[in-house]
This record gives sequence, C-alpha cells and structure tokens, in this order.
Amino acid sequence: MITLTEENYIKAIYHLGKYGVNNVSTNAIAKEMETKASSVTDMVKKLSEKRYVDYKKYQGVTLTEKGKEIAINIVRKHRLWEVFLVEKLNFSWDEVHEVAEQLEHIKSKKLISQLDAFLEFPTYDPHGDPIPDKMGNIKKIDKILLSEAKIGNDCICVGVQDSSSDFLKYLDKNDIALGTELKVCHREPFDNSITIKIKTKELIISNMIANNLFVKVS
Amino acid sequence: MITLTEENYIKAIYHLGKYGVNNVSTNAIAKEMETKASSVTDMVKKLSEKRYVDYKKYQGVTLTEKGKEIAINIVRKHRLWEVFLVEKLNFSWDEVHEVAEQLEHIKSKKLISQLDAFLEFPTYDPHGDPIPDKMGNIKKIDKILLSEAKIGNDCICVGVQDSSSDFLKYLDKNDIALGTELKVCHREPFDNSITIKIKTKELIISNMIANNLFVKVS
DNA sequence: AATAATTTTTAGACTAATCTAAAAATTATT
DNA sequence: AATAATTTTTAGATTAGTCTAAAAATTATT
Ligand SMILES: [Mn+2]
Ligand SMILES: [Mn+2]
Ligand SMILES: [Mn+2]
Ligand SMILES: [Mn+2]
Repeated sequence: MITLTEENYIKAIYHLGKYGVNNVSTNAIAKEMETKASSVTDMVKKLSEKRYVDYKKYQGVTLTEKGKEIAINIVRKHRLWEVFLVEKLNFSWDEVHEVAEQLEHIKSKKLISQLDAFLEFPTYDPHGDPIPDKMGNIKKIDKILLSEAKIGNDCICVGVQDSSSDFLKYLDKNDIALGTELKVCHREPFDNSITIKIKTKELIISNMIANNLFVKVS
Repeated sequence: MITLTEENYIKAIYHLGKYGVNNVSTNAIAKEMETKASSVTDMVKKLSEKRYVDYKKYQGVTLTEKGKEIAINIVRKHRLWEVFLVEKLNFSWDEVHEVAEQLEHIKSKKLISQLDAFLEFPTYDPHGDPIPDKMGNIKKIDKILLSEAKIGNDCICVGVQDSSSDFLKYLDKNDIALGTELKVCHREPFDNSITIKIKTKELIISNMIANNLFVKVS
C-alpha cells in the first residue's frame, strides 16, 4: 500500500524532473514539499526500497517506471477533479487547486473512469495543462511563454505557468482567459515589459507576467 | 485541526449513540472501528481533551455539541457523495459506500455547498438515509422494519438497515428497490419468514431480510 | 591542491496512531 | 458478600513522518 505522503513525494519528484532534470536533488524536493532536507532523505530511502525511485546517496533520485506511472495517475486525477470543480460546481480557476490536492488521493479506479466519462473526456484542465489519458499518455502542445513571442505576433492564450491565486486573479481582472486572443505590440528594452492588444484595448504587462503565460502563435 | 482518524472515531461514536445510547462503551467503539480497546482508550482521551466528547474513566463517552456537529457534517458529506456517485457517475447503490468513506473527509465548505446545489438539494441518500442540511437538521420519517409490518399491510420500501453489498445485491436480484410497493401476505410462525407480493409476483423472504428493510405502511 | 561553502546524510528526539500483555475496575454469578 | 468473568485502562513497544543539530560528502573558490 502507498501512503498519501508517499504519493505527494512521488508527485513532487515527477514535477521537478519533468523538464529534463533526471536527478532530482534532496533540497529541491524539500523546497517543493515545504519540509526539511533530512525528512526528504528518510522518505527517499523508503521510496527507493519500495522501488518507486532510483536513489544513490548524494546523487539525488529519479522515478522508476512504477513511480512514473503513479505520478501520472495522480496528475490525471488532480486535473480531472479541477475540470469537475470548474465545469460542474462553478468554482473559478483560482479556487480549484487546493481542493484538487485532496481529491487526487481518493482511491477508486471506477470513480476516475466514470468522472472522466461524465466530463466527456477532457484533454486540458482549467489552467491549460494536459490531462493524461487512462494509459498515461500525455498530449503535448507547442506553447511558448508570452515573453518569448515576437513583436507583431498574433497569439492565443493556452495556459499558465504559475497557477497561484494572485496571478490568476490578475488575469481575470484584465480579461485574460484561456482562449483569449492577443497581439504583441511593443517590448520595452529597459524592463522587458510588453504592450499587448486584446481586441481594441491596449495593456502593458510586466516581464514577470509574460513569463507565466503560455500562448500559441497563430 | 482535526485528523482523519479523529473524524472516524467521532462518526463511530455518533452512529453508536444514535439510538438512545448515551454512554458509548470502549468495546463498542473498538468493534465499530475494527481496532483494539486500548487504542480506543487512548483516542477517547484525546477527543476528550479536545472537547469533542465527555468522558469519565470506565463510564464510556458521549459526544459534546461540538462533537455532534462534526459528526453530522461528516454524515452529510458522506451521503451527498453517495448521491453524486449514483446519480451522476452511474454507480450502483452497493458500490458507493467505500468511496464515500474516503470522500467524506475532503475539507472544503464550498465544495459541499456547491455539490449540494448541483445535486438539487437531495434529502435522502441511495439507501434511504436522510441527508442533514447545512444547519445540521435531519428530517425524520416514520419508517418501520418490514419484519414489524402486519399481514395485509400495503407497504413502500424506503430504506435499508444494513447496506452491505451482499444485502443490496439480493434486493437488486429480487427487483426490490427504494420506492417499490409490496403487500405483506403471510407470516410463517416457524421461522418468521414472510410472503410478500410485488405487483403480481409472490416472494418468500427470510426474517433476516425483513429485519433489514425499512418500509412505510401506506 | 587546499580551503570554504553548500548540500546531504546521520543521530537522536518527538507526535499520532496503533499493538500486546498485564493491572485495575466494574459487573455478573454464586 | 465473596468470587468469577468481563471490560477498561495502563505500561511499554512499534511504525510513519517529522524535526534539530551535528557529521560527512560534494562542489565552488581561491
Ligand atoms: Mn492544480
Ligand atoms: Mn491545474
Ligand atoms: Mn454509506
Ligand atoms: Mn448511505
């Protein structure tokens, strides 16, 4: 049996290892899990014994196939629940994460397959993140950060890097949602802020904002 | 903060104290929780310190107002989730309990109030048990056990005492569901089995079955 | 190559929840 | 009222997960 805490560690390792990093460090995990490095070492030993990770002292960890499978299944559950909360229970996209963190640990194969069907097999969650299918396959889309778009580009918002409530509320306030079309008009060399145009309205956004919004150039 | 385990103990004490028993014994709790009496004593002390129960050594426990509130809220969540699973996710009534046991511990006020609204404020769960409202009020209906009905009574099934999978599947097999109308035709003195008529079909059911089915005499 | 800084691991302690075995209290039976 | 049976509590261990402080290993800087 796998515990809730083990699941959370595996998920953290998965997220940290996602972008090419294949030896996730103890400190990185500690930061992600908001715990101490010594606790991570203990847990990592246990995960290693249970064959969820490969671990060599001082060398960090990588998920085994078994570990990766578990991680992807948790991510699938998390994102399906987020869709449910937004689509069926009228949550806004900045309210769902916390609840999904709890719901993702509910153990029932049937629950998830029925939920998936009930939601009509969604492929993206409310933040534009792909939902792994039953087999663990994840659809990749070619999105770039708005900060990387070129002047003159016509873009469509497809996701967020950061899904903190503060950031999502900022987007709401400025009428930016997934699917919103915008044009990159100008980049200010001094601070890398950019001017974008949504419909007829111009808006200046900081580099930090642009660094957290994914777009597709159309 | 209240732990998942504490919630389960409080719920067990609530269920055991429901029918007039006001000093729930250590052994009764141990049996309900499938644990040892010594573990119960430890937990009961903790619940007492946290003011969820009143406890005097060797005298059993009763829930405080605070404890009762928590218990009722868990029951509310459990039953709402059961309705969700049956109505929206096509679970059958013998499959929901186990999953609801997990879902009842999810902590989010908004989740439950939105779920309640989404389900259109149901008052009974799939087993005929009343769903407490937001304020903790529980509707009482005058149901009796089928074993207590008199010969000649026209009845309608309104609930089950036992909601084990075996019992519920027996009912399914014999086309007995909540809302099913039946007439009590005969009681066999030897074993207290009774003959009932559903529509035109006669069926003999054991005393044990009749003891676990709630009906309303119409 | 030596030293300094950082990261990681170990050692030992703590809390929550559980267990077994034994002691104490209560309840039932003679 | 004394004894027996049962229930409940205590004492002492165990496991999961966490922490602080110190030791060991790795990496960076001179
Ligand atoms: Mn999320
Ligand atoms: Mn998300
Ligand atoms: Mn149930
Ligand atoms: Mn029920």
